[in-house]
Amino acid sequence: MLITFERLSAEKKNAILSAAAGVFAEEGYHYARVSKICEKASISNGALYKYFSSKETLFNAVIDYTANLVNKRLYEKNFNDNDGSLFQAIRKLLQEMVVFNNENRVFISIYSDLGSSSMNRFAQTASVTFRAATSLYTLRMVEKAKARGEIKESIKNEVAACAIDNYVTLFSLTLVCEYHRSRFDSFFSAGNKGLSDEERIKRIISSLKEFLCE
Amino acid sequence: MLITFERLSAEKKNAILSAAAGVFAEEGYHYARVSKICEKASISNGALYKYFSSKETLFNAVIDYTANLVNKRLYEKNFNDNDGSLFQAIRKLLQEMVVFNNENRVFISIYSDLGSSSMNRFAQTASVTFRAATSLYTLRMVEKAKARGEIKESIKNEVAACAIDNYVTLFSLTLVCEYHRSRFDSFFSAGNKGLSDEERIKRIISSLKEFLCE
Amino acid sequence: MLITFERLSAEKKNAILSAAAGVFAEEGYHYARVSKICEKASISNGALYKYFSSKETLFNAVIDYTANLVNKRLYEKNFNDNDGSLFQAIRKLLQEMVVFNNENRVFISIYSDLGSSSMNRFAQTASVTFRAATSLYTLRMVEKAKARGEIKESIKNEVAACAIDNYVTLFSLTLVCEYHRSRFDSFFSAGNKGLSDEERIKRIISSLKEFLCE
Amino acid sequence: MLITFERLSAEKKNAILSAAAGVFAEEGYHYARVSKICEKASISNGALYKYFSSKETLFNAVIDYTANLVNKRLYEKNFNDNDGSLFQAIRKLLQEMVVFNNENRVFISIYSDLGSSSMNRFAQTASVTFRAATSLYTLRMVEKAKARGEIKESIKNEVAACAIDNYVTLFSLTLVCEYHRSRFDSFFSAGNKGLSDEERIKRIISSLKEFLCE
DNA sequence: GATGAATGAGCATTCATTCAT
DNA sequence: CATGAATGAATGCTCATTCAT
Repeated sequence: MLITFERLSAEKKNAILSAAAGVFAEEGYHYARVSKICEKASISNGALYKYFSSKETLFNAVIDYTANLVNKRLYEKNFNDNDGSLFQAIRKLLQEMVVFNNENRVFISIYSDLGSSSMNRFAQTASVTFRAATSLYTLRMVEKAKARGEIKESIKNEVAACAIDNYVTLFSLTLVCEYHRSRFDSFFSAGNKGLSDEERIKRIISSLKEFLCE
Repeated sequence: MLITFERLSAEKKNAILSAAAGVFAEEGYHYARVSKICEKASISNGALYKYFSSKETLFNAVIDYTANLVNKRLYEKNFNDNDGSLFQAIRKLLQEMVVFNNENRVFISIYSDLGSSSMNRFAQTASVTFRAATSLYTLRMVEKAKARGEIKESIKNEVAACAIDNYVTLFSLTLVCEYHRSRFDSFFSAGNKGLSDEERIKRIISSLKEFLCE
Repeated sequence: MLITFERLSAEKKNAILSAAAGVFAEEGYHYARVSKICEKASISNGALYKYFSSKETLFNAVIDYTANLVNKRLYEKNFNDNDGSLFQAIRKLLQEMVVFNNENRVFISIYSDLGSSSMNRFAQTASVTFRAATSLYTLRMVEKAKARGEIKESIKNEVAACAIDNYVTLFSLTLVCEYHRSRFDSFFSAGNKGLSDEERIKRIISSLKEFLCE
Repeated sequence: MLITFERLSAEKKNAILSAAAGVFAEEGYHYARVSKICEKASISNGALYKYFSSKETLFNAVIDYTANLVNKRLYEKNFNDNDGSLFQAIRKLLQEMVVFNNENRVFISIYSDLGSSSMNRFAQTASVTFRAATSLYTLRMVEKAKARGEIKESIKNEVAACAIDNYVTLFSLTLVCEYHRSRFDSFFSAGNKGLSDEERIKRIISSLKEFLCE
């Protein structure tokens, strides 16, 4: 990200990253057209290349932007408001994720795209920013839960946190990716009809309770 | 898949699908060049288009091919040989996955690519063929394990099977995708250095034991 | 045309040329696919290239074939049957052309394609075979008509014959080519709606009468 | 035709359309290569596709361009200058056509290509622009001629105009298309040697006089 | 002679990036 | 700094023709 971009007004920076995120999410990285992004952001192609040296650089910035929004919306807010039990907090997180995704498919789409080997070149950025809040937040939640006796003493915190993150991660993928939806549902849904988001959440919460509580 | 392709010798069919799988895995679907595939398969571009009507059709065939190989190698073989405990079987599955992936990065790469929203158009094929053996196999393993008293009576079979499949799925992603490697490791690895495959397997087995056994 | 083609049974030769004529007419020379022709003729691609050295050579043979059919159907038959007046004969010719074209759009389509500069390479064949009967036939009709006093003594036979051929030629083009239809109709049709075939024939006959009779 | 093309300088627009017309005329629509057009116009392939969305769209623009030039050169100019007799005007028109065609084979070649059934998809554009001036002009000439008593009172104006347009149309085809040259000449030329342009004009004028005058 | 699978040159179109204004 | 027209390399796919069987 060049200095010139940082100098822009917050409003304009936001407009550009939001436009880019929208196009990347809707079309996927490869099909996203730089000129469509410029159009949506009401800037010229030339300007974009003043701010970002390439499509790839821009995508990295979009990952940061997305991660910050996701972290803020799903983790920080949730963490601070949380005074209920661990499982209430997880349920709230997953439900908020559904609402967030319905408001704007962008963020979780972009997130899901990162989980394929052809996007390894973006992994660095993604890991740093997406994981920054998440792992820490989950660990803290687990610590608090253990202190309150909500989960088994015998389970190591990182094992519990990893389990939670696994289920949260796979749930987020079901929101945007048919394959993962179908994979998850294959265990629970008799016949071919898939589960609803709420039904998936129910299964996840009750599984985690089973694993983590006495 | 056209009739003309089926008529080819097994050797040639294999050469073509294997070449295609290799290029798709190495470059990702979008960057993979049809002519590179032809070159690697030692056939002309025209010939390829006699067999498959488009790049997309070819990719679907590659998914089938990959899924069959993966299922055979990782599930069927493993299932039939298995007379040890559930956790021994899972450990063997994960270790075999590592070996398989080291032999040929192709298959799991392709698998990982399917888990992004931009590949939703291939989800149908992928779900049908990749999931065919997997879910069933995992459920059977769980049933046997429960019958032998290896896992808690109180856990529903599908809950246990789903948990195992979640960990297996995420482990396979760590093999090819930096983001998932980094995500998993963030819980267990102090400092920045990642875990080895064997260390991840160890964590997974011990987590699952914790969750599924008394 | 190679000797091998001549050796085939009349039935097979006909099947091949008829299939080729059909495809050429339907798609135009450039869009016509050699393999589609082979398919329709129930012969292999290789066989076709035993009979004809190239698509171009085949097209020349189709021109011959078409011209013979057209000449037989429209001119020879018409000429021999004709015992009415010149204008009755022309009317019959044009009406027969409509019927013929409705039965099989092939022949007049092919004929129309020859009248563009990009088909000059086929002009030789076309001229020889299409014109063989036509000019002569028209001249003979005019001679007979003059002998019977149907047309002005003062008009030279070739001038009359050329006039008739001009109108017949342009009429045939209106049957298959929008541009010529629109050109002709622009003189006679108030408003935008075009004339019917029968209306065009009426205009042509009455024009020719005006020009050729006292 | 996109707005971007209209914005170009008249000189550049002309260069592009003229290059395209040249290549289309020389090779025919199907054989004409877009990149050859770009090369001749000294623009990049990309630029061409900014101006015209496809080869087909470009060809439509070329038809317009050609029609305008032809109409201006052959009809408008001729009509305004004309103070002689109808037949002098027609002779001048045909002679000017020869000169024009010698200067640049492009225009009449393109015109002739439109008269085949495989170009029906361009008929709309062609009819509108090519016929715009022509029919009207010919009718006006006929009206003036009748007012001056040059042609028979008994002949309807549209019959006369159509006759003239038929001869003019077929003459233009003889300029670029071997088949039509050969067809026309078959009536007048003993032996195989064809007529010259001037000889054809002579025959046309004298035929029309015969038909239209007392 | 017949087959039809294989060939591979060829082409319309796209789009990330540049640069003259 | 901003513009947006221009660039041109790159690629999926077609189809007339060949040739091993």
